Amino acid sequence: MPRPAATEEDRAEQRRRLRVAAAELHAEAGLHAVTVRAVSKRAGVSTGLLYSYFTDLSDLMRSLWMPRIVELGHALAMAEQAEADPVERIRRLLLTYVDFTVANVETHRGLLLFVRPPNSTPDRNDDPERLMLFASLRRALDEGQAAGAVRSGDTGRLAQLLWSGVHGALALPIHVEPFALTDGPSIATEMVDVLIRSITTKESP
Amino acid sequence: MPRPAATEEDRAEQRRRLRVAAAELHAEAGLHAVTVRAVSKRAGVSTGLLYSYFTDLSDLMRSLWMPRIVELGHALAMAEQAEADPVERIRRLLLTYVDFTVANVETHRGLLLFVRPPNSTPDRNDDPERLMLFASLRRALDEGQAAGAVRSGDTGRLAQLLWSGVHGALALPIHVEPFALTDGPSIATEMVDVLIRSITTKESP
DNA sequence: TGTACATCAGTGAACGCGCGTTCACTGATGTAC
DNA sequence: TGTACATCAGTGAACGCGCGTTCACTGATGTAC
Repeated sequence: MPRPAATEEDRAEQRRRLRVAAAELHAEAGLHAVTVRAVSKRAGVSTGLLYSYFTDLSDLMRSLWMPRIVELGHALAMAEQAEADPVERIRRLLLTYVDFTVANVETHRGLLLFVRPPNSTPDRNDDPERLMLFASLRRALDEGQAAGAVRSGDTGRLAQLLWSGVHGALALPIHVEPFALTDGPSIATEMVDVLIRSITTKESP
Repeated sequence: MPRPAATEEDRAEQRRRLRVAAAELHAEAGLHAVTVRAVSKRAGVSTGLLYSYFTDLSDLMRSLWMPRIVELGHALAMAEQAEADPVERIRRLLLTYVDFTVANVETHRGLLLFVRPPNSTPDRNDDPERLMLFASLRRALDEGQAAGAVRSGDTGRLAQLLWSGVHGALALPIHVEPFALTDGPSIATEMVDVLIRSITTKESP
């Protein structure tokens, strides 16, 4: 006798509409523009409705970020598995990170906070091994050192050197936005070459 | 017959108290903790008083940042003037930037926005030459290329490569804060060496 | 020495704003009869 | 075929909060007399 509940498809479609609205606002005007009122207005629904599809606004934002993070995790894992040569693997890992940032520029700031495996609870003094890129780089560096292809030095430091250099190349133009610098990915690609050259041992041909 | 106005010293002392309160809050709990209520409470005055010493909260924060920026400007200018060798000058400029960041970690995020000469109005497509470090680096790179000590390539790109690498080394540990990475300045110092080696031509002894 | 009072540093309640979130309500829907 | 009604997606006014900012007021101060 009752009106039947909405189908799973209907609910999914509403969720999608809200997420699209939030993503557009974020891309167009930044994170601070993503408010409950703005999202619901753009999605063409009332403010209250958001709360029957997401537990709160953070939940909505997480639903946008998490799949990307998982994606990055997969891409890194794939690079790690596919490339046998440790130095080439380092290059692929770093370029994967660059590509990931290119595909998510607008969200990069938010995403950065999640460059760790899903479900991890961040604590002070958390182990850097839980940072996906860091951990993958370090494994490749260890292997590279064992094979004599990577110069000596603490691999944790080396991993951080690589990551932070590429990170800076990508982030700086965003941070000093109004200034017309060269685009981040272009500098980042050069940075990858420079840094890899600096951590490898010179092999004579 | 009237009560005389407060002396200039009295006014300066009150300004100082408010600025100290704001700086402490910023250092202890971040920029979002610096509210008019919090600042005035810590300074032991009422909220309204802040407005007879500063035009508004931004004015107070600017009064904290501006001197540091001017200081950095001087330090960079001094390095630029003191060191004749272009490559060594690049090293000194970058290490000056590292020292500056070390001395202003807690404010680094806020400061970054001001790494331009005072009184500049930021516009879209603003000339990167107005970014102090960038401009100094570029001049040194131009000179280094003319002397054959710096490898060929667009000096704007090279300047950005240098700056962004060092910036990333300093910023990454701050951005992924809860994770116990190596401290930024330590990696940054190594980054300076690595990057300078990458942009100089090999001179045989 | 005592008192009236003009001055002005300082006060803090109040305002308007935008935020996230809640919840009593609405009205379209599809079934049961 | 027509109607009563239980259901539930969706609404939007309202709440509480913290923010920056304002402004009518207070009361200590030092002078003038």
